[in-house]
Amino acid sequence: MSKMSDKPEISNAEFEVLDVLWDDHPATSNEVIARLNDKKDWHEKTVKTLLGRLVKKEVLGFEKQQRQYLYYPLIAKEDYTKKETTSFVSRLFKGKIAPMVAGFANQNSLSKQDVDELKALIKKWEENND
Amino acid sequence: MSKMSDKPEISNAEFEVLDVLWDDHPATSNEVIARLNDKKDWHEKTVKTLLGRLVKKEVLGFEKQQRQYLYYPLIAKEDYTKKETTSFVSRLFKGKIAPMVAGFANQNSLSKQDVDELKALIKKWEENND
DNA sequence: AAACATGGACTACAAATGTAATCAAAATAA
DNA sequence: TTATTTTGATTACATTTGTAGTCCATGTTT
Repeated sequence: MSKMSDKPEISNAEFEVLDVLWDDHPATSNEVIARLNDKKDWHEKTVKTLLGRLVKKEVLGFEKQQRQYLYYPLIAKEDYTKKETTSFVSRLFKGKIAPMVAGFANQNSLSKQDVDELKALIKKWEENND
Repeated sequence: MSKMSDKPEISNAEFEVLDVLWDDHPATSNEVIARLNDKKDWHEKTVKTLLGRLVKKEVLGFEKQQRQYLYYPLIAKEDYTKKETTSFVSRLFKGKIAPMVAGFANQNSLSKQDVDELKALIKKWEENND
């Protein structure tokens, strides 16, 4: 019985790197470093370490292009965020989504667009569950 | 300029301990240990270490009762969850709540109650923003 | 009172994480 | 072609985290 895909733990710093690759990939380490420069103040070496760790964790793959590597994500952002969301909501809100939205709305302010989007979601749900 | 309350980083294990204290407090270490036994399989010493770390991080306070300590949270669960939610949504969903709810609804299934609660939230929002 | 149990304080120690520096091989420049 | 630069691989090192064990003082049992 093979040990099926035990969720790869992605650290905060690693996530930042992965995230820029989700935005656009594949990319060389230098491209990643350049894009991260905007938000993070990390040394080039640091980013490379992170890339290496993500590869070891099988979160990123790469293919050689001459001497450089072209990195790309091995997991979809959609999948990752859905799983993280589920575990987040279950840990902090006993799995109930409404209280989380309530807390969010209380801390931040919802825009009309946010509300419209939520209404659209609900409408869709109701159509499927008549 | 005093360095105002830099968010105390609460680790996963620490969170479990804090969470049982949110449920009911104050409580002695033994009460905490007993309540954790249900969910976690932690050695008594482990829980005590975690309690100590939370005290050092100023997440928990305590008052002596004879030889034991009575621990209690120094931060409200509400506040903690609101901040965590905001940072979670901002990291994974560019600060937009609807996509997060959409992802959640896609991964899990919403109950009628969930939907009703969401509708109630929206109604309230619309009343305040007419 | 002597012995034992108990509770918090302090110590331990490996793995993960943040943050780089060094090394070696390959590409490039002089 | 020799020196220099660049790139990934390997190594480094302090801090945090998970997970306890040991010490010491006080409370409890004979």
